[in-house]
Amino acid sequence: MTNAEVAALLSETAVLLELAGENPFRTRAYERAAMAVAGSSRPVCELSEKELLEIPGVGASIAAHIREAAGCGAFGDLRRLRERFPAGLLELLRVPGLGPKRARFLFDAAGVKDLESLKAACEAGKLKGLKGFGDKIIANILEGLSFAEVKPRLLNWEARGLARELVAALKRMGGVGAVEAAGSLRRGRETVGDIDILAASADGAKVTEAFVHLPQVLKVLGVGETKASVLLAAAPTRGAAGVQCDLRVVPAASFGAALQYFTGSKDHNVALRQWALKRHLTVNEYGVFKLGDKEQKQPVAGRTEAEVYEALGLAYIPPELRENRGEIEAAAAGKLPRLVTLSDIRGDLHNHSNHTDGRHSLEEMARAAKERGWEWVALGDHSRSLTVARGLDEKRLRASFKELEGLRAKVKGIELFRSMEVDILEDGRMDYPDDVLDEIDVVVASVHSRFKQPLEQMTARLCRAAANRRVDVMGHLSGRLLNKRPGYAFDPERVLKAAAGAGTACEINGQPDRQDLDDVSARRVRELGGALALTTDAHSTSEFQFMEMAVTVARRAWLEPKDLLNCKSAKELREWLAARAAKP
DNA sequence: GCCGTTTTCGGCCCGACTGTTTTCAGTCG
Repeated sequence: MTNAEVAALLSETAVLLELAGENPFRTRAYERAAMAVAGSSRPVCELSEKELLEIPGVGASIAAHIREAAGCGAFGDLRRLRERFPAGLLELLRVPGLGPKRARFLFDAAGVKDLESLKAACEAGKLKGLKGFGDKIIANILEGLSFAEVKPRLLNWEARGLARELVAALKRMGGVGAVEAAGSLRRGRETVGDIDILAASADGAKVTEAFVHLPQVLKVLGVGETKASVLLAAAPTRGAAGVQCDLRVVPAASFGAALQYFTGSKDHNVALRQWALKRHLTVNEYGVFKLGDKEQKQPVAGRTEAEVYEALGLAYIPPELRENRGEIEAAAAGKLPRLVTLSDIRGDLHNHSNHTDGRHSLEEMARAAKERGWEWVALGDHSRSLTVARGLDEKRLRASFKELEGLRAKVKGIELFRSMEVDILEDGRMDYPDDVLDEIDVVVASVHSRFKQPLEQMTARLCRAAANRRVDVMGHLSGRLLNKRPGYAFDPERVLKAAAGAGTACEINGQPDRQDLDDVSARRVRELGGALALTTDAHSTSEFQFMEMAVTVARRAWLEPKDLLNCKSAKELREWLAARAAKP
């Protein structure tokens, strides 16, 4: 089992304990342990009991649970909890405004056992008159239902992890050549419905047969000579259990054409085939053929994707751009962007240390950033209003400045900046006075309160922050959490314009469930001539890897190194910050 | 359930907001 899967079991336990009305601190202990496991850089299933106990937040019982789960995929305490409640009850918690207490109450008092019965109970007016359920709460639940009913899709990051394992397993098999994940995962879509994998082999039957016997497979839906469909056992996202995975096996000679075909998107492929027809060519999953070649035994191209695009007179189009948003025309005109890659990244601007809600010290974060090969890093924390995260008041903030000053002498070979994620208060003012903001190298401004403000108010609030010259980066602008809650109501166009006008950068937050800005808004920032910043929002050293997720979103947004603060040298970044500070 | 110790128990980030109440419970971050 992967750490993500073990973490999922622990958080499921936490949720069930809440439903059971258990001691909230016990619940929290499981949540904390889940976070610790998810953030651990070592595979917990392979650790001894002694090593497990070294993980902060893991004690004797949870260590035993992990050992048990490593063997059989679950542990006794969890199984017993699962038996106490219908599986659908967990879905209820995805309704914004419905927590464990109300869910449990509805289960006991109204027989609500899943989303469907909740909806029925709402519509039949059964909730009316129940203690604590007034008109407004019922209206909120009905509104939240439509959000919760959408079947959660696998986050790109989770799908990536699952696909990586399967691709590696396939590559280890004999007689298998190239193997690649295709589909929306390869295009970098923020969530994916299923996982498509393509393998090159002369013996399809042997490969599909071996594939359906991999340990990751929960259920076989079908298996033939060229294709196998299975449900996977892993379910990192609650509710997304049994994600489907399709394997297709093709001869090496048509691997490129098949990869192109199965990567999509559908719209891109339709446009590509139309483009081909105008040039008396036809494209399918077996190759590119001349229109007159009815037999289709002599492909013009097909072994590699690059060959396929070349045969059509196009520059190679990276998968992230294949959404029929102008990429074919750009490829024809030689005007595709030089998309940013992970190796262009020189540093991160938004993350958290154990001064607030991060797991590691400023020094550990600095060293981890250095190990990543970054030239600089802006180390951050939360501002004072975010009391849940023990946000820094001015005194603690100044102490952290001092600590960072010491680290500059201690950690050589990487330039350190101090960043802070500063709350945008409800009227658009910042959570620190101006003179304090002036002392912070990089100010990332974010909304963490009053999500339900009306659109006008929220837009004005965000515009005011974006126009503030002391704000350097607008953090996770939409506030959405994928599979958990929609963003708040605001007019993105006005806010993005305000930011671009003031030279304030907009963040692409790489947390797998944020990816905020999304690709469409990020591309809009570029069109408006604004700057962008990729960030990890890391809450532990290992989460610096979320830069990879941010890069994927950036690529989908057509971004080039010159659009990104992350691709500046330390000197250039310092100059950029100084120019902002010097503004009147 | 974890952790630290003032070391085998007692504390565990908690304030804001909402909608329900009439003094508070639940949810959220």
